[in-house]
Amino acid sequence: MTHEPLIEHVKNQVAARPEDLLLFASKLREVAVAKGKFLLRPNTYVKHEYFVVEGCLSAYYLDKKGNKTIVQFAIENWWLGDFDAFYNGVPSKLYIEALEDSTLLAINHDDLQTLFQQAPIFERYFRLLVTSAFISLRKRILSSLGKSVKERYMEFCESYPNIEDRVPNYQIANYLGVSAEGLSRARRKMKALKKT
Amino acid sequence: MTHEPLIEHVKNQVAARPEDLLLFASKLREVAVAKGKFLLRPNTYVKHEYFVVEGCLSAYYLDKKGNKTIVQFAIENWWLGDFDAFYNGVPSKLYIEALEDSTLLAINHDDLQTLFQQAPIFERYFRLLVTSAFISLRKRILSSLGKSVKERYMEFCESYPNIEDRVPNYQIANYLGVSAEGLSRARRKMKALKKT
DNA sequence: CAAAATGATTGACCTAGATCAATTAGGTTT
DNA sequence: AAACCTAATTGATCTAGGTCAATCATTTTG
Repeated sequence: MTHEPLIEHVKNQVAARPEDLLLFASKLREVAVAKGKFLLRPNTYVKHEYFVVEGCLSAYYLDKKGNKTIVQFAIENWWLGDFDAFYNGVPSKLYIEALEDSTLLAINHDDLQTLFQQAPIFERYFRLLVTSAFISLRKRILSSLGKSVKERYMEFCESYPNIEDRVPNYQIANYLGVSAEGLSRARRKMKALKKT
Repeated sequence: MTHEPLIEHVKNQVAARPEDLLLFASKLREVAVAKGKFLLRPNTYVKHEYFVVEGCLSAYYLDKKGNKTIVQFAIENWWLGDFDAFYNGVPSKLYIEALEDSTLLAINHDDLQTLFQQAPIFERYFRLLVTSAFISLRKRILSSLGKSVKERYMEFCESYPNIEDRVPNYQIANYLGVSAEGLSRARRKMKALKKT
């Protein structure tokens, strides 16, 4: 059953009773997105948050000038979605695109609210989830300010060893806020150092 | 009573019953920090999170080379603290320094866990809190990557109109990841434009 | 296998913003 | 008002990394 990895994930975070887990599972819906297809586009009202069972996706913004900025990659066992749109009921500004054929589990906004009433332990689960996402983002802010491309790339590889070789370099460059050429040069310098 | 603004803040976010609020209030402790003094220093175990009743503070990291990076300013009605250290029980790496004489309310880690048991509505309150903090951080990431100093400064002034004139420019520059000189030049260009 | 995409690397050049070093402008203190 | 501090501004360089254009490398497709 596709729900397994998510149920495991919940169990690792909080002490949920079997009936809570069953209730949760009953509200999940499976979604498949083929490589290159979109899970989410701007100017839609976002009714779901998603958990990645299998695959790899990226979330990004496009500004008026067409500049793309990737804000997140997601692979197995990551949640993704447009939190802002989902929780604040504003239209989405985000693109979410599958970089590989992907399988996700979706939970509907209203179902989630009901779940919070019926099984408050999930209030805790999502609080913990967002807290650790917040902590990671703070680390990312720290490295995006002031650090060199080389340092940022090294930190990225440490933090996301699994993503590094599933996503093309120019996408990682975008995520780091560097040009593809810039990242390429940084990597060359790193290799040169290692050989010494 | 100093608790008022925080109780108001809670009421604005969640439907807490009067007894929940009393319980919460009973766990708060008032803390005063004079201008220039520290609320938190690195290598301490963090037992509290703080709500600003009055004043202004900054939170920053110092790396090995002594480079300072301000990750947050906080004024009235903001929470601050070292989430990472508080929730994960690791030693703090953060400095929190008062930029003005400040009054805060502190909640102890264990008391908070008890509160979550006794009044799960606070699980929700803190979930909502962290979620909106996460959303703001994501916006900040977006502007720290790729945007020019001028744009970043304008966004900062829009987002934090109240902080802009309580904090010296060189601190804002640091927060934005620019040198004080760089910010000064950006501001000059902005003024030049306005006059046209 | 040839042809066509797609991604990565390199070179030549160019700008935004850093750094260093004065200078100026407001506030405080005496 | 003189003397002091702290913050902000300005000028003169310097450099990391951007941009543009071309060349390789490696997959994918017919």
